[in-house]
Amino acid sequence: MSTSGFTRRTEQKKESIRQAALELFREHGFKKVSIEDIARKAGVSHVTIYNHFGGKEELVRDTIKHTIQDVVAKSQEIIESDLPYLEKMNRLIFSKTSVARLFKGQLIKQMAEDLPEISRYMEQIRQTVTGPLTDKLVEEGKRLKYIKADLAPRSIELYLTIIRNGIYADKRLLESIEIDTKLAQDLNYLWLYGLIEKQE
Amino acid sequence: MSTSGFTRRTEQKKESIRQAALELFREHGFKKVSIEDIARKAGVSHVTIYNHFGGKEELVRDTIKHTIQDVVAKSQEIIESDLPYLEKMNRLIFSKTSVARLFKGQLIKQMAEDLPEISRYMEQIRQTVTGPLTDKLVEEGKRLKYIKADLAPRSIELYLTIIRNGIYADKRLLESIEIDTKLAQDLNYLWLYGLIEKQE
Amino acid sequence: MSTSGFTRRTEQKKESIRQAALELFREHGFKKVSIEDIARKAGVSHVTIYNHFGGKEELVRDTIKHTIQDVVAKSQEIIESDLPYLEKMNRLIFSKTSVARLFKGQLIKQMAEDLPEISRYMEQIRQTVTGPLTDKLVEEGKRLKYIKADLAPRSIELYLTIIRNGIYADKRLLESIEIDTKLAQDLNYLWLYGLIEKQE
Amino acid sequence: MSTSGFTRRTEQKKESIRQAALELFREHGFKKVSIEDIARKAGVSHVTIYNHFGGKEELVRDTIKHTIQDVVAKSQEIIESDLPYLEKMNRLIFSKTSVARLFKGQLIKQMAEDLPEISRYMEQIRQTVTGPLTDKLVEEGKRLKYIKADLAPRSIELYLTIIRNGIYADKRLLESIEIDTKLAQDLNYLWLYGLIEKQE
DNA sequence: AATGAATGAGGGTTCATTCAT
DNA sequence: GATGAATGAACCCTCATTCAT
Repeated sequence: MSTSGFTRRTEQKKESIRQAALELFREHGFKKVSIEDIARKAGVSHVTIYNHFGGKEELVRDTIKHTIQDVVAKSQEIIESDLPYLEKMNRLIFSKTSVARLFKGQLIKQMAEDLPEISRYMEQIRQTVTGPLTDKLVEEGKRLKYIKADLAPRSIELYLTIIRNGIYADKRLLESIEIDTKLAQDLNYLWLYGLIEKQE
Repeated sequence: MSTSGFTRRTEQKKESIRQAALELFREHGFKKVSIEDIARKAGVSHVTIYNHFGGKEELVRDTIKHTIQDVVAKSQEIIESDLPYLEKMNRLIFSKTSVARLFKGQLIKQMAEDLPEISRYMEQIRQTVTGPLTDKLVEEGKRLKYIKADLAPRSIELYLTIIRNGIYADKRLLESIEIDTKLAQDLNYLWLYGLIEKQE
Repeated sequence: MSTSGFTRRTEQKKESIRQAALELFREHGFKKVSIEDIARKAGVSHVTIYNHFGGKEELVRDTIKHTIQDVVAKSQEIIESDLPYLEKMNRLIFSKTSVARLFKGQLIKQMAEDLPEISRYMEQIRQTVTGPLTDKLVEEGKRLKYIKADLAPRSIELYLTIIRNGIYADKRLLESIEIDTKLAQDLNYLWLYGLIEKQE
Repeated sequence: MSTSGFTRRTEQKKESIRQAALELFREHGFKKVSIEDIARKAGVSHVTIYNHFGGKEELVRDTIKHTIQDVVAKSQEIIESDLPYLEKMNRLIFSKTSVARLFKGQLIKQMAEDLPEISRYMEQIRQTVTGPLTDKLVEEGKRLKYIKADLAPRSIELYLTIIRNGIYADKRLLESIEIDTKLAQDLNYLWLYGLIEKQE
């Protein structure tokens, strides 16, 4: 069997390294986190990291990919759920179970800026998974008359991304929202219904 | 005279160092830009940078402060102008002359994460300048019935910041907007009028 | 076993670094000796020194502490030996096996001037080891009527220190003494019996 | 006239630079004092120091030579005075007006270790001035039966130097002596009459 | 498989010194 | 004669990575 006690322990170690790396990357960005830091936090020798991941760049790639997969999975779960439409919207952005938490304070986009492989990977995910997913969400919205018919799905996707990134960019924003109910209501109103009142 | 040929050339050199630093910081973030890089780009010895700015941290501080001042000045100019209200909104976020360009692809907030002095400085600017400025903008909007009366100014300020940061976070977003008119229209609609149609 | 081939070679290398450092420090003082110099002399990369000692200051501290311990151990050995009293005195200062050689030409006191930890360490050693040791020596001397009863032990301790430092301060003094027998006799006389003849 | 107002001011400036340099060298040793430090303390541009002294090494040489001349002059004054013999001895080493203060805590010998010119200069001074001076002092002492006839003048000279250096080596020693009368008496006794009582 | 030892490359900083005004 | 600007050399230190056990 491939899941012998041996392999399992190995996989546990790999996972604990990933965890440690992820936490440190979130907190400090990855230029400032050294392999030694990660090793210390994970309780292994830094050489072990090399043995398992090959090098820092590979570790970063691995960590980011795992995180992207988590985010995508959560989004998919929400979108394909039976929740009311507006609740879906809510959970996608501002709710406590939002995906926003996964990389709070550190934008993947910026972290992966000089890892072309990650850019390609993200683009590929966009085309095969999140793009269609958004399309589906938009279609549902239009069908239910929640969304204006002439807005392009791609525009909406970008709008979601902008909002999401804008939130990620500030470490304490989510905390403020949790504490301040009025703020949460306002922001939820604003991104859904806009800043400007339509004049009739 | 205080603007002797001496002083002038000095100030020019300082400015060219700042320029070089700014461009490189924008492009790569500042952890990855070395003093040597900046010196090479500015055409001076790296020691000259130390003589003028004192050290990397001080250079970063100086660069950020200058940039913040530029952004604030441009915002103020727009808000206090005689432009129609909706045009002001437009220019604050998406227009070509928008302040968004100043740090495209790099968020000051993240860049300055471990420079507490900058955090303090930004907070101070917020309290003394941009806060009141936003209040004024919001009041004007409410008076003209553009903005719902029960939205808190602080919420709107945050909403603007989220949108702005969300745009900054993606290097190529602004370029896409310039090329793709439909996208620009859609995004402008979305942030002003929201994603969801009000049902009557 | 804790003394595996691994540990042993490591300890050897550490020791060889210490040796190299010590020699260079003695010769040039430590402000002028660079880590690179030491690394070259010890035949290792300078990074190895950082790995083992942490930094220049720590290396200096380590070197000084080791040296102090050697000096103290040798002094203790002499004082607690069965040698005739005057021979002890002799060995403490001028003999070939004297401790004076350990830092010839460089005074620890001055070397450690800006290492407060070392100052504290020396004071602590003085209180717990060399102070009591001197007291013992002085008591023995007074009992044997070699030393005037009303001289304070602390004064004698300082006198010894002054003489010792005065000798350390000159690189070639000890060599002169070895070559010139008359000089050695005279100096030994002078520090023990003084410059001035008592008039009766 | 060579002492025009011009030259005088120049000479004043030179002197104030020398003063600043001397104080800083005494306090920190000269490896750690930068030309910029001296310039700041003297209130001039550091380039002025280059104009006047040529470079750091020359400044150091100049400073040391001046100091040596002061020390020698004071010694000479004491030795050739009409003071009682024992008082001369006292002033040469421990008195408040002692020359010891001039470089307290920093030994010229060590400071000048790699300035061969200074070594040569000191040796020359020794041969032409301080050597004969000591000879004279010793002769007087022998004539007055204060000093044992068979001690070589050279030995005594070295003994004086050792004591002197031993005192210089400790920054706070002189202060201790000033405060603690008993200590001062003891040390004065010790260097003059020795540690060991002659047994009859 | 896991680890301590060792290293090359590169970054930030200081300093004595020269240049141009 | 005096000064601010500019620089080359040298130093301390860190880090990703490889080697030997």
